[in-house]
Formats: sequence, C-alpha cells, structure tokens
Amino acid sequence: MSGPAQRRITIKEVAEAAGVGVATVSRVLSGGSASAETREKVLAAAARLDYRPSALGRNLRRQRTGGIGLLVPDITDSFYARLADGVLSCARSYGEPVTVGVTGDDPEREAELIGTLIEQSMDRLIAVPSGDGETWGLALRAGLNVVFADRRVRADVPSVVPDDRAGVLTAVEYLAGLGHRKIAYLGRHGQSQRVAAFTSAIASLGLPADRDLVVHARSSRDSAYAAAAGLLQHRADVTAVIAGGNVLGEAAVLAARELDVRIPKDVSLIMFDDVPWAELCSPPLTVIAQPAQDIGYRAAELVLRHGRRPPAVTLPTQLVVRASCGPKVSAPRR
Amino acid sequence: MSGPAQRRITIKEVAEAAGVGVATVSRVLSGGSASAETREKVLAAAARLDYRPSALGRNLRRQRTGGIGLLVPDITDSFYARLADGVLSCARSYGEPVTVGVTGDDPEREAELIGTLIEQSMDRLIAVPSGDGETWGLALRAGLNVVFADRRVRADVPSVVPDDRAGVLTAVEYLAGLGHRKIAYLGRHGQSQRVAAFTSAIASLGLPADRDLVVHARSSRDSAYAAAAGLLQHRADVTAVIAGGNVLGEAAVLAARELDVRIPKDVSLIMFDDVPWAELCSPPLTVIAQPAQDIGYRAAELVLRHGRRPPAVTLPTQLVVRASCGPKVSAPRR
DNA sequence: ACCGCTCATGGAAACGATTCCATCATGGTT
DNA sequence: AACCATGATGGAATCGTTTCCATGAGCGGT
Repeated sequence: MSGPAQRRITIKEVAEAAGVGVATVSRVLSGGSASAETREKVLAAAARLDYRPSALGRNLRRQRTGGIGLLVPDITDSFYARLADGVLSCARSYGEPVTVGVTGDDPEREAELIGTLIEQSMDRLIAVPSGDGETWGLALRAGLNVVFADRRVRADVPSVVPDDRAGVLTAVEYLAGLGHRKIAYLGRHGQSQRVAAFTSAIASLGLPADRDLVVHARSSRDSAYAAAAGLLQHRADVTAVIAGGNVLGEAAVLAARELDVRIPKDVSLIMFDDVPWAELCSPPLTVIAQPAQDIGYRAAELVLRHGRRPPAVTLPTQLVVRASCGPKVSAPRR
Repeated sequence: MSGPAQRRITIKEVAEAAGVGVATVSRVLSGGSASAETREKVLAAAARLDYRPSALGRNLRRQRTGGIGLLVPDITDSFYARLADGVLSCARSYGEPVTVGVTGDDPEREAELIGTLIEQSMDRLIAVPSGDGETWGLALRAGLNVVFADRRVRADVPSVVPDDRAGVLTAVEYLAGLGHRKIAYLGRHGQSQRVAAFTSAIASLGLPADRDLVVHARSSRDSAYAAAAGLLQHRADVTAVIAGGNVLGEAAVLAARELDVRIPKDVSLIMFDDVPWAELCSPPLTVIAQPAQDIGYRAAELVLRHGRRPPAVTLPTQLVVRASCGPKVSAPRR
C-alpha cells in the first residue's frame, strides 16, 4: 500500500549537518543576514538532505496560516469555476495553497465553513457572500482578512465585482431598442444589486414598471427551471427575458423549448455570463460577458498584498450579440 | 478597515475558566473519559468562551494535517468541476477542508503542487494524475495517502475511474451499428486507457485499424480546436468521431461548423461526458455520460477512511442517445 | 590601548494543542 | 486492616518553526 512513510527531516537536523545553530538555518532560509560562508554551508546541507520547512511549525509560531480560503456558491457553475480558476492562478504565482468551500448560497453552510477556516487559522478569505452583513461582522472581528467577489454586501469590505449597473443597462437598452417594453429579469439569491439596476434602468427608459417582472430562483438547476417555466407560462405578455446567470439562461432555453416558445421569435433572451456553449446553443445566445476569471484574479491580488486596498474594484462587462434577440412581436404569444 | 483582530482563546484559558487542567479539557473535547461533573464544567466554559481548538496546534502535535488535497487538470472543465464538487461534498460531511490545485496536465506543475502540499503536512491527496509513475513514487514515499481519480497510472495506488473500456466499446458498437467504419478518436493527454480500449474495440469489430485515426490534443481549448479542425480537414474519409471529453466535443462542433461539415449528416459525433449544454446544442449531442460527481465522492470516501481499501473502483458509464449520430453517408464528404 | 559599534551567531522561549506518566482518591477484596 | 485495581486528574514533554536576546569577535576612532 503506502510506503514506509519516512520521517520528515527537521531544521534541527539541517543545523547539525551544517554545523550551525537552528536559528542560523532559519535566518538563512528566510533571507536574513548571514556570512557568505555560513549561507553556503546551510544551503548545501539543506539541499543535500532535501529539507522542506514544515508549514505547521512556521504557522503556529507566526500565528497565521499562509494560504487563502475561497468560498463560492457552486463550483459546478461555470462562472464560479472560472472565478476560482482566477484565484488559483494568482495564488499559484505566490506559492500559496487555496482551500475551497461550497456554500450552496446557504448562509448557514457559509457560517459553518467560515468556522472551519478559522479553526485552520486561515486569515485570508475570498468569498462570494451568501449571508448578510451580520455573518461577516463576526468573521471580520475574528481577524479574517476578507475580500468579496462578485457581490458586495458590506461597504467596509474590499470587493471585486462586475459592473452590474452598466451591464443591466446595456441589456435593457438593447432590448428596448428592438421594441420590447415588457422585459423580465430572471434572477437568483444575492443579486439585489442587479435587480436594483434593472428597475432603475426600466424606469429611466420610461418602460412600464411592474414588480412581478422580477422573478427569483434559488441556486439549484431545478429551481431555476421552475422559475423560468413559471415566468414563460404565466406571463405571456413578456417579450424579452434577461437571465441573471448561465444556469438561469440554460433553464430559460430548456423551459422555452418545453413550452413551445420560440427564441427569438416569441421571446428574446439575453443571458448574463458568456460561456463556451452559448455559441453552440440553438439559437446562439446573446450574452452580457463577465470577466469571471479576472474577478477571481484581482480578488486574490487584493487579499494577498493587502496593503492599502481600495474599497471596491468594478470590472467592465460586454454585450456580445448573437442570435437570441429579435424585434418585438406585435401579436401576443397566446 | 478590518477590526481590532481579537486574540483567539486557547485551551489554557478554557482550563482556567473551568478550574481544571489543560489535559482534562483536551480529553473532554476529544471524547476521552472524564467524570460527568467535570465534563459539564468544561463544556460550559468552552461554550461560554466560544472556544475553537486551533487546528495548527493539533496538527503539529499529531504530525499530520487533517484536510485533503485535490489536484485536477482544469477546474474550468465541467467534468473536473463536478468531480471536485463530489470531493467537496463528501469532505464537508466529515468537516474536512479541501485544498485545491490546478495542474494544467503539466507534470512539472503537478510536482510543484505536491511539494506545496507536503510542506503543509497534508497527508491525504486525491489526484487526477498527469505525471507518470515516477512523480508519484516520490509522493508516496513521502508518506502521502494518495487516491487517483479518473485515471490510473500506477497499480499500487487506489483509484476510482469511469469504465472507459465499456464506454468506448458501447460508443464504437453504436457507431458501427449505424454503418460507420472509419471512426476517429479525438483524445488528449492522459487517456491512454481509453485509446487502448478504442483500438481494441475497433479490432474486435473487424473495422480497419489505422493508427492515424487517434488524434491527441493538449488540454487547452485552442489545442482542442486545432486538433478537431485538423482531423476534419485532413481526413475526409472519417464518418464518425468520438470526442474524449466535453471541451473536445465543443471543439469538434465548433470546427465542424467552421468547416461546413454538418452533424450528423456529414459526420456523426459522440462526446464523452454528459454536460447540461449537450442537450441545448444544435444538434443535441449523443454522449457517453460519466458519473463525475460520484467519482469524486467515492475517491474522497476512500481517502478519508483508508482502512483496507480496494485497489480500484470502476464506475459505469451510460450511452445517452440524442441527435448527433446518423447512418453513414455513402458518398465521401469532399 | 581602550572604548563603543556593528555584525554574525546560537541558546532558549514561544506558539497551542495532545498525550505520557505520576499522583491521588475510591471502593472492593482478601 | 491492609492491599490492589480502577479511574479521574494535572503537570510536563513534545511537535518544528521563528524570533528575542545575550555573547563574542572584529574593527575603526580617540
């Protein structure tokens, strides 16, 4: 099965092999001052013995764990997977390990995961927050160094978010330009920013306000499908839908097919988040592209060199026109 | 910015508050024997102070880190994201944190990540291996408790893999049943098992063997596209393609569109790995579904309770017929 | 020649938990 | 009454590292 599990060599043995004290070895290895001769000896001994300092010992002494925690609602969602990839990519260049947790957009699970992270003395955390400000108040008071990604729930925590305001406005303007007046937003937990931007955009373009035109789903695929189907079924008057994420968009396409609603003939669809399959879909989906990977990367940068961090970074989105939007139909669908 | 970072409370303070010794506190909290009265006092004090044991202290003493490492080629790939989700889901029920690394199918990066993990004294690792047996020999000798997922590169390491042999055979038989004789396999790094199964299946059905019918791509999207385009362009005689993963399938669809090769009229396509968009694609893709999440979950189970582990678990795949395969065309494509 | 300054160096404390071991009380048996 | 077995308990060692502090050497300036 596994090998004889050879004991790991410690700084003490390196010191002995080099004929110096442990303090000197530590100093040399962490870049402190030492004579050229001593440095040579220590380095040679360390290399010869293939010495690897124990992160455990170091962290215990330093009272902080290297490494960063990452909390996302769903690693299976392409958006969060790309965000995670950005974080991992940045962390790798610093040699920092990343511990990932999946919250499922459940504040309770989130709190639990934060607890685990604190137990590990992890002091840096990137999170797509599910809970409200209160959960995070506790985390902050515990000394955690938090950066929010994708969503901002507290003003006093640095965050990296896509430009939802501009993204939604672009989408609504584009649809309005095609003649649509009844536009629905299919969103989910944690998108209050976007919903606000949506209603504000609707108002600013003089379109009829209707709070029922905002539909919410939980973060599962089933819930997304139910919400999309419900919207298409009960509101035959809406001629355009904005889906607030790729699983919502997928659900909308599926539901439309099931209900014989044709895209874009009967209803136009814009999806938030450009994913590889958007182009493969039938019809190819017009999307608001979000720089998911960049969001992760920038968040990691912020949390890693946390000197004088700006309170908030906003990254631009981009409208990518494909074939899921058309002019408004004159006759109602049903 | 961040709060005053209150100092964390230690076992010593709990002991003092409860009026007992630290040893007793430790014993009570880890389920050792103690009188009912003492247990009561300790539990009360711990709760009152909101005590959380430091994983650092514990691990240093125990000489092993809880938590498990997870190495995947690409977290952005839906297959590995689902695999990771399975691991995370299982780990969560044990309260174990998971540290994720992305290897990019590069043995060098993989070795580097293993090094980082060893530095953290992590002793449990789930990996989709990129390197050959040698890399892993070192890791094993360092006392790592490894479980392979998705691929098996050493017989002496427990592993959880999909039933490639049966999956490939099913795909080839299905295509042969439709009259196809020139079937190509579009694979990538690390799929030697599947390639072997493919050539063996071809042979067993009496189809013409042709080693050029196996094309390899590296794990990037660009490389996948190039390989797919090259195959479709230079081998006008192949009438069916098996793509060895969802990014390869995506690349094949894209390349076919670009080259005006119609699916399934001109060439049939079977993709390994069922992803949500396979149904949304035009045409909907016939796939070999793989239980990615299960693979991750089972691997995590194996690595967590590593008592008497079986050398290998093989999970079934399933053919899902949609609309990307058709009968062989009689006239050559070009 | 002496003083004070800088610099390299090593011993030892500290971090927070677990666990060995000695101590002590208790209760039952000879 | 003496003794042993059992079980609860706390002191102290330990894990591997960093870092404080004391020591001593070398050296230039007065």
